[in-house]
Amino acid sequence: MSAKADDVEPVFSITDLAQELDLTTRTIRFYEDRGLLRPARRGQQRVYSRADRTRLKLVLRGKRLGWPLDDIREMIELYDTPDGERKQLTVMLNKIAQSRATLLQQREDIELALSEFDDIEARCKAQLDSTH
Amino acid sequence: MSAKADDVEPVFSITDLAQELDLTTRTIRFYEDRGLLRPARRGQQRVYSRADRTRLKLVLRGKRLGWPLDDIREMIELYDTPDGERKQLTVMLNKIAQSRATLLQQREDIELALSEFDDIEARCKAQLDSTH
DNA sequence: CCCGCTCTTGACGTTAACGTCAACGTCAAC
DNA sequence: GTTGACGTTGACGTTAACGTCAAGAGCGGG
Repeated sequence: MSAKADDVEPVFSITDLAQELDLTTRTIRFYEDRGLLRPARRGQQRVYSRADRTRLKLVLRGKRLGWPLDDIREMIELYDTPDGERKQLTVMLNKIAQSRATLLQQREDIELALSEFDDIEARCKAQLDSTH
Repeated sequence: MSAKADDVEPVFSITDLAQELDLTTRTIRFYEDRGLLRPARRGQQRVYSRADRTRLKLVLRGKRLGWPLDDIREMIELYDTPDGERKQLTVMLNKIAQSRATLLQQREDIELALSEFDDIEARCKAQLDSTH
């Protein structure tokens, strides 16, 4: 009779996530310690929802971009602030602008590096050809 | 009579660069220690050429992208390997491919984050409007 | 000559982001 | 009941990327 008979939300253990995302459990607990995750508990064991898993993926993306954990936390918090905290909205818009500026700078850096690599590679290949 | 009477290459002191690029001299020396720079010496003092300055800027770009110093060094070395080290050329092409892959991943991460921020911001502004 | 300034090296401290290790809880299986 | 497998907390170790501090070299001015 349960209205949600079949669509039970999948849950993950800490080792599930560690294996899937190629992390150690120690690292995942550390992220929790730093406020990046707040999994539920069954007894004293951690239980991760699909949303928790998404958050963790966001953390990894932040890491790939070289962001410090504190910044990543701020960035992630943008995704799930309870709609309606009227006064917080402009604060949030500011943070978004901040993050966006950083991202734009990074993208610019990347574009530059990529085009430079194209040049270098071209010269490299020319050298290879010329020396036959 | 000097053929290069007027086009003397400008040189910089370590504090010049520190001020211009907003670093401490300690940091610049540290980068040298890690093999990222090799300035000339006048006596025992460091003298930076325009090329050294460019290298240092490349280091900063690497830092903005969150790369570790060792990776940055490898990346920079791509810019000034003595043309012709025949056997090294393919090694170099490999490293370029490596770096490029990382950059492309980072760019993808950035594009995703940016578009997500657009969404969040839109919802934010909608909220602001609705609450009048 | 001495002063003050800039620069140098070297030793040690610090912070972030984990890894490692020890000691213990829990629960299903035998 | 005990034996693993899995999970927990807490203490301590480690590495990268610097900062801080001490002691001294070199040099132009008065």
